[in-house]
Amino acid sequence: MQKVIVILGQTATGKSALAVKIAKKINGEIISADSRQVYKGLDIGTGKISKKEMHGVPHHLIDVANPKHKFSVTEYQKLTNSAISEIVNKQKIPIICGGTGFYIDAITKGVVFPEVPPNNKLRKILSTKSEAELFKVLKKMDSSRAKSIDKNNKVRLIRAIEIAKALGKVPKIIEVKPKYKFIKIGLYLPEDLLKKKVERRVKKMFKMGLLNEIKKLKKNGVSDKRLKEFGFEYNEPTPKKVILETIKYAKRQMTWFKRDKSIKWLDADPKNNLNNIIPLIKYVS
RNA sequence: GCGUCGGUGGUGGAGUGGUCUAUCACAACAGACUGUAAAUCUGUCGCCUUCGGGCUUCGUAGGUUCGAAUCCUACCCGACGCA
Repeated sequence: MQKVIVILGQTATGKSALAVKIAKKINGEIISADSRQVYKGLDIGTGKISKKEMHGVPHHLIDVANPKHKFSVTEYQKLTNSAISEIVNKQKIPIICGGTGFYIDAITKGVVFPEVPPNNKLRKILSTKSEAELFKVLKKMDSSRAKSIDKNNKVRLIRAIEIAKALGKVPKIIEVKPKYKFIKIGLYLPEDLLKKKVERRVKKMFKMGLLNEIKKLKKNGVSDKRLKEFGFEYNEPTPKKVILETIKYAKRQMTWFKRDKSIKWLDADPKNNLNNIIPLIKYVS
């Protein structure tokens, strides 16, 4: 089976640089798995890799969306799946690299999401209702989904109603057998080191002109509401605030990754990880 | 030195006689995840526990009271005012 390498891990563990090194060694191309790097103009705050750092290795799923509009997992899924086949057709190896667990799972677990596009009008109406009211509505439309849903989670309640309205009910989760063999490698850094790296990275962001980047986004019509959605880096940031929030985020990332027992965790120290990974990739074949 | 106000759990900050281990928020820890995922949501959060409960907390020490974080006295600490 065709192999696809997946490099994942918490933020600031050096995934991008490692992915480039691997790509050069095994003739690969990189697909980003980052829910914010898909947007044009969010460069500094998302820690997007620069042209120079790519060292000529093609990168996919970066700058594919307009920050004014929402991007979704399904779009990510479609674009990534076609990127994978495109790379494979070139006799090259796809390397998925990123920290958005939900996006990675959408690819590697073959989850099929219901074909119901977001209905902003409906969402707006529903968002004025309380969780309890929404739950009642959902229960009437689809009692089985009502049983499994978190009845305090407004976002999910709204989405479930949106799907139920379009399809009659929320379909069961379907997981299609993946077409590829995914080799998942997690980069791990002990907490104290991670904190130091985050600090360094955030300070660098500010030096590189994070504040200017935000100004530019605003000038280009990206709303304040949207900026908030992009996270703390884009919402009136101060270095202290961004550092704290980033560490919190990194912990949440780990909560997600911990569930996946197929991840092979490696020391994130760049000195020794490449030598460990190449044989690992070969061995799994 | 005198006077005023204040000292509450990791932090901020409620509570001014019983229902107080003490609202709430934040942090911390654990977890969920059906097209927003750096999103959204849940649980725990003094100590011990055979999970029934037991024990100790609200600056410190006494006192009043059946009962005190809450009232009184002294002391310690902080802010401000007057000397």
